[in-house]
Amino acid sequence: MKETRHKRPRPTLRDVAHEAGVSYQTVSRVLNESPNVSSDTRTRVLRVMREMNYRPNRAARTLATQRSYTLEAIIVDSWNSESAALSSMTRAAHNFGYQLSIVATTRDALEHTIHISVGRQVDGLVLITQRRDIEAPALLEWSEGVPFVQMTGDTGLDIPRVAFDQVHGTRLAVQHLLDLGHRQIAEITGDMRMVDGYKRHHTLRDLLAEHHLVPGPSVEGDFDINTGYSAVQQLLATGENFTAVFIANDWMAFSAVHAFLEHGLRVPEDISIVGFDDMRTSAFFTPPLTTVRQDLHKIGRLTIEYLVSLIEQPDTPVHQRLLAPELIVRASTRKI
Amino acid sequence: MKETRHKRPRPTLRDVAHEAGVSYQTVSRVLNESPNVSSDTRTRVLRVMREMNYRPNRAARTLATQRSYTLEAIIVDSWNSESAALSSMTRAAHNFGYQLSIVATTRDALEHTIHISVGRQVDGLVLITQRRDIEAPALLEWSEGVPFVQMTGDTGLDIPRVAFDQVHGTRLAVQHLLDLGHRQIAEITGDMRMVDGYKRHHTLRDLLAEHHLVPGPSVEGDFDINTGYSAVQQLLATGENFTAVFIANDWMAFSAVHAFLEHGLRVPEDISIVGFDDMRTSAFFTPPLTTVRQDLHKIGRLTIEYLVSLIEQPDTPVHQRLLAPELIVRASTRKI
DNA sequence: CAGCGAGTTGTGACCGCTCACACGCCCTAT
DNA sequence: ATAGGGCGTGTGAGCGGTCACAACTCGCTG
Repeated sequence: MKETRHKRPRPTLRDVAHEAGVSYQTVSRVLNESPNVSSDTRTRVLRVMREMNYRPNRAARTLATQRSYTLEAIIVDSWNSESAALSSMTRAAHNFGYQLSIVATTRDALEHTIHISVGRQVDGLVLITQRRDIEAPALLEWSEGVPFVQMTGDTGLDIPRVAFDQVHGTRLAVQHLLDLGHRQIAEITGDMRMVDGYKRHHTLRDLLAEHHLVPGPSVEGDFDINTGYSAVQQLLATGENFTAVFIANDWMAFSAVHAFLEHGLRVPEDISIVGFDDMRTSAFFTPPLTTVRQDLHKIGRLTIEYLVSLIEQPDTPVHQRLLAPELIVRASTRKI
Repeated sequence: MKETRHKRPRPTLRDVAHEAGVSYQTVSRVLNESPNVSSDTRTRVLRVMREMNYRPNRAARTLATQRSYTLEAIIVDSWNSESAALSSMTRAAHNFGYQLSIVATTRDALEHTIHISVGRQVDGLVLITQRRDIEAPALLEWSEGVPFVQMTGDTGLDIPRVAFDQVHGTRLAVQHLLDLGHRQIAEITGDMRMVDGYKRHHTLRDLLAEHHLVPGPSVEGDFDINTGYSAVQQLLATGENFTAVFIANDWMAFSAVHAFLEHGLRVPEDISIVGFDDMRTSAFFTPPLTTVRQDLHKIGRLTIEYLVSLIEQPDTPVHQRLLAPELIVRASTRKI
């Protein structure tokens, strides 16, 4: 457990005080920009700090103040699309005077990871996961009073959350197909253990039922880029007819198009396809993909804003905010 | 600067000691798995810990030991492709008993970010950036003796680094074009302020010179997915002939293919294209892209292994490790 | 000229943990 | 009988900051 340390000791606040000929408290005051320091001593202390290359020890400060000014984003199981939100989150946290640090973990290690974050005295947590098997009560227990916001996902209970409205997004996509005249709509689902996969699937079914349409063939996928390919094989193997496919994300749509081509079916001439997520490559795919866009920068910013207000104004009400996705019509769908 | 805290106080090691009827040191021993505790007291203490929901305060431990068992990966300016490496890095860090935390920053804020990490007593730093304007001496100064490894990039000096061999990768790609009989090779470069953009460009030039070939038209790009499109317009506008294009990354290749199609040029029938990076979508593009693959999982693992050995065996020699990329031949290139 | 308040500085205690060391105990070797 | 050596446990000090409070120097007022 023990290793030899090798770094030469860094100057402490007391070293600076000694060098500048003031008390350590005065240095601390300068550090915290207290107004009650004469500008003479302030400049002197600042100069000494610079000369000695002084860096405040955050661990000591955290220990004394019980505040770390750190927010932690915990990503469970996947680096998927969400990573685009991280840069906005970092920026937003900065604006409020916090550092955002990101850790990745797995479902199994989640409790442990949260414990460590809590033990590290982070001021707030962002939980990024779509898994349906993560329950609100467990999160509340594990976080032990540290404010947190769940980004994406849906555990169905009253914890702070900011997410995209999957029902709305799916309805946009499917309604688009209906508007184009499609009545036989097949489906490649996402991972049903994920909230997004689950909701997109059930919303599709609901909407078809509302229109008294029989669902076309459906294959359960897992959001992975390779899956679309095999899923299409399975769809075709059913022998059922369909003129359009609702595919739960763009990644699977990419490989699905490929599979169709190999079977001599062209998109959108023979089959219309609508995807989900609007990856950056979707616009340049052949054909450019009709899909549903979710504004990741916005969700990142809002999540941090909400978290910070939970931290700094503890009476902030718990709510769940849903952001509306947007339909992007390109060339993978056509009227029949 | 001050806010009201609201959380009820967490139990400390002394609370546990009191409750279990032992001294705080004994609890500390249990915590650190010291062998010199009778199994009686150990189990009793462990039980009390669980009952009281005790979590060790990492800030206090860090302060006392000057060790945080945290590694910090700093990502400068981009979440590009590297994010695939982060999951392997997290796993590798775990295996060595460290937590990996990731922070994003910009070139301008880099010094500040490193200072904060150092002040947080992280045990090691990973710097992820390709920018050429980040100099080794500055990094050495900013990190103040905290071990660090640069992943990717190349500042040309003796700091610990693990990176992909851009020269080798580029030669594979260009040699492939030459082998197919191409002699008029155009180019869309990456961002020349980045090491990868710079090296890929110059390696292409060098190799063509070795074969006494005149470089085809060249347009400077920036690695962004939108750029390939306009770059192709510019290439065609030169009026020069070319049968193949070396494109500095797959993202630009995607949109480049599009632009060619709009001009009635088919890939690979009229134009061969070789990209770089092997994005996950590249295999399912139309046409599937010939490209150069870099093993991100491997680089992540090696980086952490190297960093940990720098931390735990300070006599570990400084070296620069280059990983060989691999040519992936698909359908965007053909013999002429 | 005593008294007061504002501005500036210093002192002690404490945050929660670990380290070095001392202590008591029982068992064994001389 | 005594010294020595584990083992298990407790005590004091310290890591590098912050907080609460005391104290000193002014200038101003009544």
